[in-house]
Amino acid sequence: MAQRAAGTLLANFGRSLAFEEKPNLDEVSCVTHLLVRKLQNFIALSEDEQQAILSLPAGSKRLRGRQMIADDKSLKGAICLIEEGFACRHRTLPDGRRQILSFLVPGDLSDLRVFILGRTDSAVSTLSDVSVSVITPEHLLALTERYPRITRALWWSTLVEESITQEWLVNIGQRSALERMAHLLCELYVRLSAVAQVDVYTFDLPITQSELADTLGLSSVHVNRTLQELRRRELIVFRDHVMELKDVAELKKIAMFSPGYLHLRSVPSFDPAQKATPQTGGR
Amino acid sequence: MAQRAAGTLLANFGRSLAFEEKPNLDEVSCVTHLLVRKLQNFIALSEDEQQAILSLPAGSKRLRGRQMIADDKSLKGAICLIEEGFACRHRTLPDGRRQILSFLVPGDLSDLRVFILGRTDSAVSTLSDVSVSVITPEHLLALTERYPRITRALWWSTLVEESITQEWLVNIGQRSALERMAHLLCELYVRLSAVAQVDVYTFDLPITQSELADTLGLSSVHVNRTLQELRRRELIVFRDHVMELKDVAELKKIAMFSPGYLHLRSVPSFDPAQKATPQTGGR
DNA sequence: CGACATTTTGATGAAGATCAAACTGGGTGG
DNA sequence: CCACCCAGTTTGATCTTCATCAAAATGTCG
Repeated sequence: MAQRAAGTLLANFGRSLAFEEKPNLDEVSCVTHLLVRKLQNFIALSEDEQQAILSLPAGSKRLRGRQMIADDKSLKGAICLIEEGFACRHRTLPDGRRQILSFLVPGDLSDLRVFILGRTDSAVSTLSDVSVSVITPEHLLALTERYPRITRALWWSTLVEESITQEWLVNIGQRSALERMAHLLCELYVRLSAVAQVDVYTFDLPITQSELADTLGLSSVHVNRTLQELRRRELIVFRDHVMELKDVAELKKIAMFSPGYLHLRSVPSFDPAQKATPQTGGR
Repeated sequence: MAQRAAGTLLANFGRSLAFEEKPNLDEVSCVTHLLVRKLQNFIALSEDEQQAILSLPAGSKRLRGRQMIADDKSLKGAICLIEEGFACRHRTLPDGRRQILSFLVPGDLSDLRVFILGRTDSAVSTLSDVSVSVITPEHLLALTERYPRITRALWWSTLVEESITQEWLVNIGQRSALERMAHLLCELYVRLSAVAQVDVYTFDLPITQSELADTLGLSSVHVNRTLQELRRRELIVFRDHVMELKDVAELKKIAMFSPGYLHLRSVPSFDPAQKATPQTGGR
């Protein structure tokens, strides 16, 4: 099968490439190297393909917190690559109940769906202040038409998103409030580690308890009590929108968390003794 | 944008094509015309492209109910197109709790995900007796490499699946038991109508109440009581695995159902007065 | 300081889970 | 044909988790 072969290829030379180009691109205009890094989780991109992504014309833009991304006219139909901060996808019922469907963290794309589906079926909003790289659909279209392997890699990334959505369905459908919260924290720990946003089990979590409630299908009051229970058990410290996991192994156990569904090539440590993440860079 | 242009094209000639080829293919070996019909929801496929799909070598196969599809060695790595019957995708927690993530009904593909992701992150099982067309990954790969527009259409179909998963997340996260059940029934009504599996608001629903429970994140006892409540209100008749919707408009209202997330080109009637579905064919 | 959002606490109620047992009906084998 | 079994459905009783309502506490920002 095709993707098996690709996996073998990657083991040989993909990883080193990804590391080489990072330093000299970290400071340039756009952050599409985040996208390259992410897609390399799936398939080893050739120099050529990497260069094509890296040289996408992508203007940077800053957005304030609590703002619908689609509302911004300069972003009409554009695809945003999150550079910094948190955003989310969500749907709202006519009577106002709201469900957050996914979090978008640095490196995530905020809306291949419009690109392919032709219309949107869920809103995207910022949670914190966010900076994004803006990619026009035209450029993306050109890219996918020229490079089928990139198309496949982007397709892959949407399927990973679906896998995460499915795990959220398991989470809300089957787990108790405490388990749900623990599971979400484990997921964020792993995903943010993969993009170097975690420092010693600590990461920014710039969202309110009532947004957590809309994420987990709970009331905000119950979210509050669940967080207190986690604090009481000395599993987390959460203050000023900074989350520290004090016992990530226990959280994992409570949540019955297993990171396969995230489809990441490497997963950070869940060993509570070892007080450093294997990823490079801090927050 | 690309998909807008495609939409316009389709309005002109896509529909008629889809109807013409059905009769003469209904009885031949494979049912890939179901796949053509489905993909035409997104993009008008050329004669050439349609023919390429229709002539996929796809052996038919029958499976009994309650059986993991992946377990069948003859299906190792294969992609199954459901021809008849119900299947589902599901995940199970270590302690046995199970969540059904999606239903696969005639016309659905049972696992583009393995094809792209390279491994599976959820199991696929039959619910009823099922017959499938078996497509090998090699043939599918060849098809996508040759026809980029088909690749795009398949990508589209996986995004529609994700849209449905997201709506289920809203369903379980925000709606009450009665609303959840009503919503699921509305969804099945629309999806099954699109593949001519509904006759006057009546369709087969070959699953047990405890499977409904695993779908909706409820206990089976509560599913039973919820169904009784729907019967008491004279909204449904459900016996011997046949579901009849007696007042589809009221169900829609209770569920706050709006079918946009299904991304179907045409949606059956929700008018309770009109006692015939606009779709051709019966069950 | 006062307005406002967010977090926290307490009290009460309801939705739904759990447990247990009875009922139904189809299938099997004697 | 009947007895039995088994899976699924139904019913009742009880218990838990979580929602809801309301108000106080905390913190932030202009």
